[in-house]
Amino acid sequence: MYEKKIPKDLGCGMSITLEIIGGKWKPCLIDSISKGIRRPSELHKSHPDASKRVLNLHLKELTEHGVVTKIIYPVLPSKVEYFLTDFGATLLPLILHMEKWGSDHMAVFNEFQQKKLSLRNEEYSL
Amino acid sequence: MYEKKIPKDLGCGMSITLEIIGGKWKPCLIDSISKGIRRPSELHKSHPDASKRVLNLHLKELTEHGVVTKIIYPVLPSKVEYFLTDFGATLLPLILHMEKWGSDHMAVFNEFQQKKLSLRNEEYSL
DNA sequence: CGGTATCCAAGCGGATACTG
DNA sequence: CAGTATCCGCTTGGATACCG
Repeated sequence: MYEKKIPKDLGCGMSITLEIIGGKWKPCLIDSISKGIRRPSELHKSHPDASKRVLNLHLKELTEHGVVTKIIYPVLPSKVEYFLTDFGATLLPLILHMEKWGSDHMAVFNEFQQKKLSLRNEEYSL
Repeated sequence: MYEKKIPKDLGCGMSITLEIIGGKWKPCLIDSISKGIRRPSELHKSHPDASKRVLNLHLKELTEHGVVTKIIYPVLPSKVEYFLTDFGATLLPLILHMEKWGSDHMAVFNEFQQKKLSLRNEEYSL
């Protein structure tokens, strides 16, 4: 298991926020769980590009941070469900805000990137 | 110089957002520049824990992403100023939202972390 | 089905010294 | 003052195989 060797500076609010939703798949996981996708296998299907291992790592962190609750049913085959806590629910508006900003500005952003690309090509042709 | 070898999946809005403000110091830089701290040396003073190199890397990316504009005055000693673009300004509400969430929930979060810590200590003493 | 171990590649950032 | 080169370490996440 990994062990962090550099202490995080938890001074400002931003660092806390990023500590909690900073993982690559954490916002997606929170969003999915809030929409009723609770079981690990379902979550895995929803995000095929994320390996089981990473999803588990992120879910573990989310659990440790109090964002979600993990319920283990003692049955065979195994059954596990994740639920958003009240604390985790307070993240939803923020996540939606971030997603909305990205969607709203995706066009402008991609256009700008293309401009830069063509500019670079011009530079290369000098 | 670094060269990314894995293409980013820019499918959802979230990935765009994180692409732009995902750097360790980017939100701080955007915030500082919006508050009138424009020169590299000033920005460096404002964030002493970030090295010149990393600040430059992030500023370069922010420039390439169209978030800030870089103005180079052809004088000696060198003078450079960064300005927030209109596009970059649209990020401010989001950044404030993230900072506010972090500040608002810092207490709850730290309390929760301490509980986990003490629980772990109990486990260790078994 | 759910979780973990192991190995490994890439990302990301810090430290320092150096150039204009 | 502004920027870059080099080196190096920690972190993050992907691939696979395996256990309960």
